[in-house]
Amino acid sequence: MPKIVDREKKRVEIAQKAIEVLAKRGFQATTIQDIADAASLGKGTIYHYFKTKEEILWAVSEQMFRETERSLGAALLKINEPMDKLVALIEEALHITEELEHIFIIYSELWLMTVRGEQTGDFVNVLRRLQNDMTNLVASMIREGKKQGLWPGDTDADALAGYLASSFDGVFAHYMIDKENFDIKRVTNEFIKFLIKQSAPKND
Amino acid sequence: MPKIVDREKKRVEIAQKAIEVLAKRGFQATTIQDIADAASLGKGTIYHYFKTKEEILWAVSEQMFRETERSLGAALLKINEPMDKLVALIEEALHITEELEHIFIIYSELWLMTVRGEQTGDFVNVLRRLQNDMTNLVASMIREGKKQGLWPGDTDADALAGYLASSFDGVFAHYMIDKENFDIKRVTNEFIKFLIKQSAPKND
Amino acid sequence: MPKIVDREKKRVEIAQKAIEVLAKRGFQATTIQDIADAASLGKGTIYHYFKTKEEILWAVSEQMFRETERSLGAALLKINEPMDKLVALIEEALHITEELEHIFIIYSELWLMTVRGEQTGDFVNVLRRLQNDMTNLVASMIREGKKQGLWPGDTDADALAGYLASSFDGVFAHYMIDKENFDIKRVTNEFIKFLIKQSAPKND
Amino acid sequence: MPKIVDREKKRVEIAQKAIEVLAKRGFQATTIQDIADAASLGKGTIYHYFKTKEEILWAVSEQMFRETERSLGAALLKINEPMDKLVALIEEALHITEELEHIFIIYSELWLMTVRGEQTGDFVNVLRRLQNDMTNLVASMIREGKKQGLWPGDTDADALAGYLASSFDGVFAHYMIDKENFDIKRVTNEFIKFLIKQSAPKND
DNA sequence: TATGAATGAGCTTTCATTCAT
DNA sequence: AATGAATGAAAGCTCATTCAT
Repeated sequence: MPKIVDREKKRVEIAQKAIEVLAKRGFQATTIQDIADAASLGKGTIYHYFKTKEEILWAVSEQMFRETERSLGAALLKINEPMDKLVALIEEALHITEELEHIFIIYSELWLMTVRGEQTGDFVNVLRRLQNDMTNLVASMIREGKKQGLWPGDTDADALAGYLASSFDGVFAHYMIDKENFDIKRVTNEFIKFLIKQSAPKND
Repeated sequence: MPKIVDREKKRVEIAQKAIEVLAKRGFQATTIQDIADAASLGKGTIYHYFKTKEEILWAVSEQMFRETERSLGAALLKINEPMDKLVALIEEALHITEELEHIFIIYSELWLMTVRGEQTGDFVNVLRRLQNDMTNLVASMIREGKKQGLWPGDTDADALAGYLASSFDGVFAHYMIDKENFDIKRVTNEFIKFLIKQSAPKND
Repeated sequence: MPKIVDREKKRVEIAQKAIEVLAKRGFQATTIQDIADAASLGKGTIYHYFKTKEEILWAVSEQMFRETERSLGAALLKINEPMDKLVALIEEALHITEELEHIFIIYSELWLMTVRGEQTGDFVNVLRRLQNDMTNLVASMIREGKKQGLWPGDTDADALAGYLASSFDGVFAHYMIDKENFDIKRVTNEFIKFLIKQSAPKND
Repeated sequence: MPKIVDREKKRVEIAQKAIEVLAKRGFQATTIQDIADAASLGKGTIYHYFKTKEEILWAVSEQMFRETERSLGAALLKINEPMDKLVALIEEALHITEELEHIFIIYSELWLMTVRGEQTGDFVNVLRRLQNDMTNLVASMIREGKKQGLWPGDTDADALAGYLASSFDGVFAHYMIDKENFDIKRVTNEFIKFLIKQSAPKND
C-alpha cells in the first residue's frame, strides 16, 4: 500500500516537472531524456513509472485538468452575484500567467493530437470535460441571471455559454501570437461592457 | 528536351496535395514519403521543388493564406448592409467544410510552432496577417454600423472586433473536439441574436 | 567517322572542364551536376558521353597523364648536360602553378582510390606509368652522368632515381599543407646543392 | 546501475577499430555501419561516444598522431651518434607494416580533405605538427652532425631536413602503388649511402 | 543530340525502449 | 529501485542514373 502511494506520488512529481519541458518543446520534440533531466532522474528510471512516452502525456493531461478545475473553482467560490461571477470568470479565464501559457500550449497540443485521431489514450475526454465544465459554469450563471431577471428570458443559456466558453480559447490564442499588439485587457473589457449592457437592459 | 514543367505550378500542386496529409498527421509526423505518396511522386522528386521539409510547410501556409483571404473576400462582396455583412462574415467564418477543417488544423499547428518559437520561417506573419485581416474586416463593419447609428457610439470597434475575430477560432476548436454535442449552428445563431439585440437597441 | 571524332573531342572537352571541379571538391564530393555545370551542359548530356561517373574520372586521368608527360618532355628537350638536365627536371617538377596543384590533388585522389583498391578502372596504370616515366628519366640522367664521370661509378642509378622521383611528390605534398612556412624554393635549392656536391666530388 | 564505462577509453577503442575500415574504404565511403560493425557495436551506440561522423575522424587523427610521435621517439632514444640516428630514423620512417600502411592512407585522406578545405575540424594542425616534428628531428641531427664536423658547415639544416622529411612520404606513396617493383629497401639504402658519403667526405 | 524531371537506394542521425548491473 | 549503455527502426536528404520529350 505505501509503495503504491509512493509510486503514484512519484508519477505526479515527474508529470509536474514534465509540464514545463513539454510546453516549451512540444510532445514530439521533447525527448525522454529531456523529461528525465527535468526530473533529475535517469532515463531508465522514467520507465519504472511510465510504460511509454505517451503514458507520461496522459498523466500530464490528467494533472493539468485537475489543477485547472481547482483554480477555476477557487476563483468563483467567493462571489455571489451571477453577473459579477461571470465577469470574474472571464477575467480569470483570460488572466495571463506564464504557468497558464505553458498549460495552454500543452492543451493545444492535446487538441491537435485529438483532432488528428493519432493518440492511443483518450485526451478527448480531458478536453471535453474541460470544455463542458467551463460551459456549464457559464451557463449556470446565465441561467441564474435569467432567474433574477438580469438577463433576457429568451436567451438560450447553453448555446450562448458554449459560445462564450469557446471564445476564451480563441482570445488566448490570438493574444499569444501577437502579444505586443493584442491588448487582451482592452479586448476583454470591451467585451464585458458589451455583455453587461446586454444583461441588464430593458426595464422598460 | 525533358518534359517542360512550370515549377511554380508544380509547387502549388504538391502543396495542395500536402495539405491533406499534413492536416491528418501533423507536420512533424508527416514524412516526406507521405507527401510524395499523396502527390503520386517519388520521394526524391519532392526535393526538386522544395529544398527542405519545412519549405513545404511555408508553401502550404502561403497558399492557405491566399485561399482563406480569397474566400473571405468573396463571401462579403455581395452584401451592403453592415449588420448583414457581419452576420454573413460570422456565418462564413464558422461554416464547416472538410477542406476548412484541414486548413484549420494546419493553422493550429503553425500556431503551435510559432508560440514555441521552433520554426525558422516566419509563420507568425501568416498568422498575424490573417488575424489582422479578419479583425479589420469586422472592425470596419462595426465602424460603419456606428456611423449609420446601428451600433452604440461608445463602442471600441477595434477591441470588440478583436474579440469577435478571436472567438471564431475558439468556437471552431471546440466544435472539432466534440462534433456530436457542440451544435455550431445553434451556438452561432444564439450569438448573432445577441449581437443584433445589442446593435439596434435604444431609440426606446 | 567524323561522328566518332566529335564524340571523342567532346569527351576531352568535358574531361578538361571536369578537372577543375574535381580538384576542388574531390571525386566523391563532386556531383554530376557540378561537372555538367562546369561544362555548361545538361546533366543528362554528360551521360551521352560517359556511361558512369567513374568513367569520367578515367578520361580525366588519361588526359592528365598525357598532359603531364608532354610538359615533362618539353621541359627537357632543350638541355644537353645531364647534370643541368637533372636540376632542370627537379625545378620543373617542383615548380608550383595553380593548374599543377589541381592536377596533383586529383593524382592524390587517384592514388588513394588505388591503394584502397576500390576502383573498377585501372588508375594504377596511369600512376605507375607516370612514376616510371619520371624515374626512368632521372635514372637515364644519372646513368649518363656516370658515363661522363660526373657521378660516382658505384651509384645504383635506378634506386637513387626511385628515391628522387618519389621525393618530388612528398615535397609537393608538404608544401601544399603549409604554404606559408614551407619555402619550396629554399628547400629545393638546398637539396640541389647537396646533389651537385655529391655528383662532382672526388678530384682525387 | 548500468555498466560503468570509461567513456574516453571506449572512444579510443572505437577509434582504434575505425582506423582499419577507414584506411580500407576512406572516410567518405566508410559508413557509420561499417565502423559499428568493426567495433562490434550497434550503429546507435557509436553516437554515444561521438556526436558526428567527423568527430570520429578527429579522434582517429589525434590518436594516430600520438602513436606516430611515440613510435618515432622510441626508435631514436637508444642511439647517440647523430649519423646513426638519422639512418635509424629513415629506416624507421620507411619501415613498412600493415598498421603503418593503414595510418598512412588515413593521413593521406586527411591531407586531401585539408588541401580541399572541406573539413570543419583542424586536421591541418595534426598534419603540420607531424611534419614539423619530423623535420625538426632531422634538422637537429644534421645540426649536431655539423657541430661534430661530420657534415659540411654550410649546410642549411632546416631546408635540407625539410626536403628529407618530405621525401619519406613520397617514397612511401610510390612504394604503395607498386609494391612488387618498388624495392623500398634498395631505394632507402642507396639514399642512405648517398647521405653518408656526403656527411663524412673530406678527410682529404 | 540535348535536356532536366523523376526516381529510390543509401547515407547520417535521432531516440524510444530494453536490459544488465 | 535506479541507471545509462546499447540498440535499430525510421526519418530527412542526396545524387547517380534513367528516360520521356
